Amino acid sequence: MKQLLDLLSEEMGKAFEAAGYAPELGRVTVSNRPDLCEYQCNGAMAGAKQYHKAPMIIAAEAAEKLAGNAVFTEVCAAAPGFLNLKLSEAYVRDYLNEMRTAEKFGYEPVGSVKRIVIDYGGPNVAKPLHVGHLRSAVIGESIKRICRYAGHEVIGDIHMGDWGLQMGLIIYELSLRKPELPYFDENYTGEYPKEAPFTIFELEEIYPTASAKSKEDAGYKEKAMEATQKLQSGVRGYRALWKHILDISKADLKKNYDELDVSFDLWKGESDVHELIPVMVEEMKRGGYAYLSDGALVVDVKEETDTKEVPPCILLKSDGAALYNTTDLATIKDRMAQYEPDMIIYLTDKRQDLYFEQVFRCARKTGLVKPETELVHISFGTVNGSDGKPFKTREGGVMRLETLIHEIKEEMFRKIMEGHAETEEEARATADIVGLSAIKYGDLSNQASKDYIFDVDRFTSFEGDTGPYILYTIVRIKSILTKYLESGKSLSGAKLLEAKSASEKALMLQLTGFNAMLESAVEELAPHRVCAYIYDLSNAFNRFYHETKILTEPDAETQAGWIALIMLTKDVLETCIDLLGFSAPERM
RNA sequence: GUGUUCGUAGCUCAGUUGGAUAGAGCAACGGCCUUCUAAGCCGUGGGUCGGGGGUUCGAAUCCCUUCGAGCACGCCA
Repeated sequence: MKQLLDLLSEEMGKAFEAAGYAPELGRVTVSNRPDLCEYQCNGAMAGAKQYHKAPMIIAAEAAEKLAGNAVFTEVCAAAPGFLNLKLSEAYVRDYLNEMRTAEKFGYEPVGSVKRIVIDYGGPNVAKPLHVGHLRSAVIGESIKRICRYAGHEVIGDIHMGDWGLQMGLIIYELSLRKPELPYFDENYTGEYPKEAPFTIFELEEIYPTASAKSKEDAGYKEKAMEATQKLQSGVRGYRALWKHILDISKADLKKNYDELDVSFDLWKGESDVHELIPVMVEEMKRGGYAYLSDGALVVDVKEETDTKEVPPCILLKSDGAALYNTTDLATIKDRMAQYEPDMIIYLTDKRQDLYFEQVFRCARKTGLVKPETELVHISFGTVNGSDGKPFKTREGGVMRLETLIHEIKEEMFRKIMEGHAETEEEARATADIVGLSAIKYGDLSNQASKDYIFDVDRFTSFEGDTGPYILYTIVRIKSILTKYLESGKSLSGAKLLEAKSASEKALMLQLTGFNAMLESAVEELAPHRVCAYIYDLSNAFNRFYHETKILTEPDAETQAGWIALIMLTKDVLETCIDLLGFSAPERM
């Protein structure tokens, strides 16, 4: 289905053309003066210079050509040359009736289907998730869903940190605590136990302890590095132990991500490309890209047009060890070989902007990707506390993600119990759903690239532009539909009618904007577009709801028309929140 | 120091890619529930879009300059 604005622009373009001007001048946009009109066209002012004519005259000429037009009920020229437009009720009704039966509400993907790998989540094995992991997971999940809705083939990869010094630290610490374990016995040739010799709770304690020790004690760090080296070179017992760490940690991560309704198609990590590194490095040397600089093997990624100093990409440290970017490059190589993606999207903190710039340049220069392969880094700002500084617990430590989610859900549960008579069990289930919407909407409604303040009080107060407000709107609609059905009436066959009131028309016009909104959300990979749209849509619905008593309407046809309208509103809202990664309860 | 992101109401944020009188939500104040969920709706007050120049019919938006904040700048991830 064509977008409403495009259809209107076409009509307007014809009018400009008939008046002797370029049809491109007929571009119609949503009005920024709703008190004056619904849509506007500023083409007359743009064309004034070109045609050496006063904009008011051009506008008046174009308006004249639209007299008696079936699309517009009002076209008037306003100083200094605006064209103010109102749409015919019948035209809007027809557009929406087509939209409600069209696939994806008439949204038509632009361009060809792409295969996209999206790299998000990025947890580290054996380390608990903290608030910093929230954004990558929440934004990544939404972008994944948006791209899928747009018809692309999307593969979500969690990309775990499971191969570096952190693993060596854990293994070395374990060897001190439990030296009797067979994993540390070099002469052991039997089968290793199936059960891990530790729990997730122990792991989460071991890592920070080991990390702290390594910072104070150089000897300790050396031993840990040695353990890392042994693991990477394939020492049997170390590999077996590493596998235990990975399994235990993955199970725990899965539980956490499930709670956030975030899921991955691939659970790959740095370790998966470990063996590709030597080959890749060799190729880069052979291709003449990699050379030694201060003992390290580097690839230059400077470009003529740079206004800044772009340091080279370091492939191997002077001691020969690989780095984070080596792994990332190898991962690109692996993804190209396995999935041949047209696009790879990364979601990380914006502090890594320069880093990804280097990696992307290096990948292009060395031919790891095709020239047309798109490499996109979506960098997001930090999650701050009410003081505007990075989010911390009251004690000043790092806030665990689990704790944060739990706090929000508890607060939501308390409020639900306070407000309505529901069983505790029902309230719990509702609190989980509403709490999740509060967290996700709170994050996604901000532009990803900016820092934002995670204000627990504000998010749990669920007033205004929040997830719970959106859910509340959906629940209201569901309630009417349920009662309508209970009265023995049927939902099928209902069609929208012409708007009878201003609030009804406003709601209808808001609905027509779905496909245009989605197109920009896809193009910009911007979930906040979806949030802004459904907030406006919810406002439009709530105004309509307030002044229209649907269930007591005596005229059955009018009533059925409204039912069709609110069903469409509900379907659009539910589709949008699904794109954001949450859902609505039946009641709240 | 270089680069980069940003600076919009007391607070938190939008601003449809250069359009008319810069918008929401909190917070403050005032209305609206025997009638589909008041987690709602309606209204009032609140602004030198950090400052200063420029580009043009027209700038929060583009350019320059200046002030302020965050972040990054070769062997961490």
